[in-house]
Amino acid sequence: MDIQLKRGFLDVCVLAAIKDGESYGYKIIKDLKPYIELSESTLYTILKRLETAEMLTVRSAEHDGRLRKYYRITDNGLKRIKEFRDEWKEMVSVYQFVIKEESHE
Amino acid sequence: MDIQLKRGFLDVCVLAAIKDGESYGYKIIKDLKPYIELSESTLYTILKRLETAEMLTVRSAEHDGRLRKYYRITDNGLKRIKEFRDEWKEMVSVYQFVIKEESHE
DNA sequence: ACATAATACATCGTAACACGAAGTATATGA
DNA sequence: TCATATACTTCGTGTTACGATGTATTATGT
Repeated sequence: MDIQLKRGFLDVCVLAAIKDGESYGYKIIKDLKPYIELSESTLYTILKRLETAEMLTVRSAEHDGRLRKYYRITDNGLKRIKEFRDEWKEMVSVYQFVIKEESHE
Repeated sequence: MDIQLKRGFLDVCVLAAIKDGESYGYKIIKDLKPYIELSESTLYTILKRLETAEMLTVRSAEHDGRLRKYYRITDNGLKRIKEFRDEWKEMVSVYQFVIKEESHE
């Protein structure tokens, strides 16, 4: 997906990836891969941003001798996902404007 | 619409605004207003970018003593709109992932 | 007559953000 | 032993939307 297009979706995708239970960085990237690809540097930037915005919480834990940071969604995060549903309506309206009278060969 | 979300739509909206015939800056802003809002500084940046990418051509003309620059879409521009239709499919897939199992109260 | 708004385009600086590159460190499998 | 996978971190960079500001003319209202 085009980088500019991604910008509006990445945050909410990361939230969606943890909304059914805790997850951690590496796993989030793999879970999102079929839908949207993002690099580690991108993800950790986003996670930090979402933490600052209090849309998720973090806890550190050791797993097989390696550090893992587990992320859990908050009420703010869930609210963000709900807002996205409204934003989607705007996107649909824009999409219809753009493809209006376009040939569908 | 959220600024991050806009980023993926603005270019293609501007192209859509001129795809049925020539238009000029001030008019494009007004025509797009019901769908997506953008400032003059944003628009002129976009127009310059699309011109560089050869997705539109420009001609200057005087109208009521004022300068006007008329923009016309090119084949590249039309191709861009077609590509957007494919990108939309990806967006739909991402959207469905995000709202999956979401309550629809 | 004068002020304000609308039309029309241009430039500059800034802040947000995705990303590649590079780094640190452990575990596993060939 | 050497590569690969796991796992998180930091830095620098390029793209980009936007507010602020500027220039200039025409139209409108009082």
